[in-house]
Amino acid sequence: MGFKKRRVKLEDIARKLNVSIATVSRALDENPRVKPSTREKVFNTAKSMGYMPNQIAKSLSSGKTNIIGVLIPRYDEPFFIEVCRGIDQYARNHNYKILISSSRNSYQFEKENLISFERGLVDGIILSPTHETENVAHLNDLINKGMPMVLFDNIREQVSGADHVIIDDKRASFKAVEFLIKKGKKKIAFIGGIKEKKVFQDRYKGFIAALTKYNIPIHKELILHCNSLHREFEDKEILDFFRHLSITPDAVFACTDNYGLLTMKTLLKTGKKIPEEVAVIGFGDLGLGEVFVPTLTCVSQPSFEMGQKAAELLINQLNEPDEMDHKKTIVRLETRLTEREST
Amino acid sequence: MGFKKRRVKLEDIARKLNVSIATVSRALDENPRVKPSTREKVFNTAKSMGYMPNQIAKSLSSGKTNIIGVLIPRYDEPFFIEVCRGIDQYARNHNYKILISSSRNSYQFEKENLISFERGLVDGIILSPTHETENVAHLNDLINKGMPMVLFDNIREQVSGADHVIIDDKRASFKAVEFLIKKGKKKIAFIGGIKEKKVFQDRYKGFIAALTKYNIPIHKELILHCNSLHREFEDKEILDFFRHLSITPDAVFACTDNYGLLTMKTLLKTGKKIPEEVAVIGFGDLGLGEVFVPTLTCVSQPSFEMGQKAAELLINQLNEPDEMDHKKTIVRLETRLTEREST
DNA sequence: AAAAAAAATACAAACGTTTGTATTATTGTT
DNA sequence: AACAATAATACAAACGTTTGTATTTTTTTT
Repeated sequence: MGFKKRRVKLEDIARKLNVSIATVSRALDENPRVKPSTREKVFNTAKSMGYMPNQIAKSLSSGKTNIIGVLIPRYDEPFFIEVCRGIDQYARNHNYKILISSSRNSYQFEKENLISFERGLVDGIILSPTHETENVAHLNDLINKGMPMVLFDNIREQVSGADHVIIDDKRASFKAVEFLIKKGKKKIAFIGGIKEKKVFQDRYKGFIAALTKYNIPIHKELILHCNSLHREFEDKEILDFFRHLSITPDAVFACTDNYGLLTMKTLLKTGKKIPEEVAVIGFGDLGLGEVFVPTLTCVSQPSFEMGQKAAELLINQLNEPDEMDHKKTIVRLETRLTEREST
Repeated sequence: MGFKKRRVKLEDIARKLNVSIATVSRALDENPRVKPSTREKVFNTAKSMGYMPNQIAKSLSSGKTNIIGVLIPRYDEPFFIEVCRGIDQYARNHNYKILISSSRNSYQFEKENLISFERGLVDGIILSPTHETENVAHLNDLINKGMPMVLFDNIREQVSGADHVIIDDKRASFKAVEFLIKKGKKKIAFIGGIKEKKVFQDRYKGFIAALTKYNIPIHKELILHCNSLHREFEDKEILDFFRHLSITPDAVFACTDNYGLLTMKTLLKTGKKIPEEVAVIGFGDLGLGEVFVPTLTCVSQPSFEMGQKAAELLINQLNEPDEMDHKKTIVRLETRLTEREST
C-alpha cells in the first residue's frame, strides 16, 4: 500500500511461468495453438497477478481502437442525447465504446473535432453536421482517407461516401398539418428552426405542401423561423412572435417539442384555451410533451432507433472487408403522430 | 482516389528529408534541440504530405491518453448531461477528451465499466456511483492501483482516495422548506427519490430538520420516496400518491425538478390552484421548470459548475508529481432558491 | 589552424501488444 | 529404434511514437 503498483504485463506472466510472451498472449486469447494445461496456468497466473490488458498497446498493434466517435451539434438537446443513447446501446453490444463531442453549432469546432478524431483514436464517425456546414470538403476528405462515416439528422447529400439515417421530415410534417386541417383548422402558424438546417427546411416544405393541397391561404405573418441557438433566447423569440400577430391562429405546428411547449406557454398566458381555441403540435416527442398541461400532441421521432441504426450502419462498414466498395445506404425511419390533449 | 491511403508517419517525413525520425519528432514538438531551418522544412513537408500524428502511438509511448472517463448512472437525466457539459468544457480547455459511459443504475454495470476504464484507456475517472453501490471496494482498489478519481452527486464517503464534489443537500432542502414555512405553509408534503441515494437522504434530513425547528408536526402520510428508476413509472407513482392522500397538503417539496413538475401536473388535474392552494418547490433547476405553467420554484443546483469543478480536481490530480501524497479534497458548491410562480 | 565547446542530429531502446515463422518437444508409424 | 508428422512453444518484427545517449557537425576560442 502507498506505492503505485507497476502494471502487470504479459512479460511478467511469461517470466513467472517460464514461457514466452507470445504463448501468454495466445493463451489469453484462447488460441488453440497453446496446450490446454498451459492456458490454464496462464489464466490462473494472470488472475492472481491482477493482469489487465493494455488497451492502447492492443490498439496500436491491431490498428483498431473499438471506439466510435460521435459528433453532435449540442448537448442540451434531448434529441441528440437520445440518439447517443441509441448509438451507445448498439455499440456496446458490439464491443465498441463511444466518444462524444459537441461542435457547439459551429463549423469551425466541427472541423477541429474531426481533426482530433482523425488522429487515430476512433475507428469511425457518426455525425450530425452543424447548420453552418455548407462546404463538406472536410467530410469527403476524411472519408477518402478511409474513415467510415454515418450522418444523421441534418444530413448533407453531397457527402457521397457516408451512410445517412434520417426521417422523412417533409412527409411527417405534411401529415401533422393535414391532421390539423382535418380538424377544421384554417389559420395554422408555423414555428420553425434555423433555416439552414435541412430538417427544418423539409418540415417547412411539408407544411406548405399540406396547406397548398387543401387550398388554404398561406399567411406569411404566421410563419416564424427561430434563429436562436440557445434555450434562453428561443423563449423570447416565440413570445415576441405571438405578441405582434394581427391574425389569431387556430393552430400551431411547431418544429420541435420545445417550440411547441413555449408556444403553449405563451398562448396560455394570453388566456387562450388549448386545444379549443388553438391546437398545438410539436415535433420530436422526447418526454417533455407528456409532462405539460395540457399534454402536447407530437410527431414522434424515433431518436433512439436513429442512433441504433446509425451505429449498425457504421459497424457494418467497419466489418466490410474492402471499405472501398462500400455502397452508400440511406435509411429513412418512420414517424407517427402521437395525439395528446393539445389537439 | 479509390484507394485507402496509407497513413503518413514520422518515418515517411524523415525519409523524404533525409533526417532521422527523432529529429522529425522533435521538430514537430518545437523542441529547441532542432535547428530552426530544419524545423521549418519538417513542418512544411509534414503539411504537404498530410501528416496526422497517431494518438494511439503517442499514448503508448507517453503513458497518457488525455482521456477522462466519465461514468454516470443514466443518460436521460438532464442533471447528468449538464454535469458532463461542465466536465467537457473544462477538460477540452486543458487538452483532455471525455469518454462517457452509463452504469444504467446498476452496480454490476458500474463495475464492468470501470474495468473497461482500467484497461488503460483513460487517465482518470469522474464518477457518480449508483444507488446500488454499497460496497466500494472496486473503487478503492482502482484508486490504490493509481487511478485518479473524483466522485460527485451520490458520493460515498468511505472512498478515501477520491476527491468529492457535492452540494449541501441537507442545507439546501432545509432552506427551501423553511421558505415554505415562512410563507405560512404547515402541511408540507415531501416527494423524494430512491432512499439509497445519499442526496435524497440528505434532502430528507433537511426537510425533517426544518419541520422540527419550526415545531411543525410530521405527517408520515405526506412523505413519498419514489422508487422508480425510469421516467414512465415516476409519473404513475406520484399520481397514486396524491390520489390516496387523506390530508391535503398546502405545499410540496419535491426532490427533483421532474418530481416537482409531475406534482404540479397532478395537482392541476385535480383542480388545485398553484400556488394559492398548494405551493410547489422542485430541486435541480435544469430548464424544465421555466417552461411549465406556472413556472416552478426550484433549488438551483450548479450542475455545470459541478462538472467543471470535478474536471478541475481530476486534472489537478493528474498533474500532481507524486500521486501518493494526494490529499482528499471535498468541494461543496453553493445552491440558491430560485423563486418562480409556483410559490 | 588546431582544439575545445556548443549545436545539431542520429541511433536505439522503450511503451505492451500481436502474429508470422522458426524451433523444439511430443506423439505416432513402421 | 529411427523417422515422420504433428503439437507446442519460442523468437523476432511490427504497430508509430518518445527520449536518453552517442555521434557528427558547426561554431568559437586561442
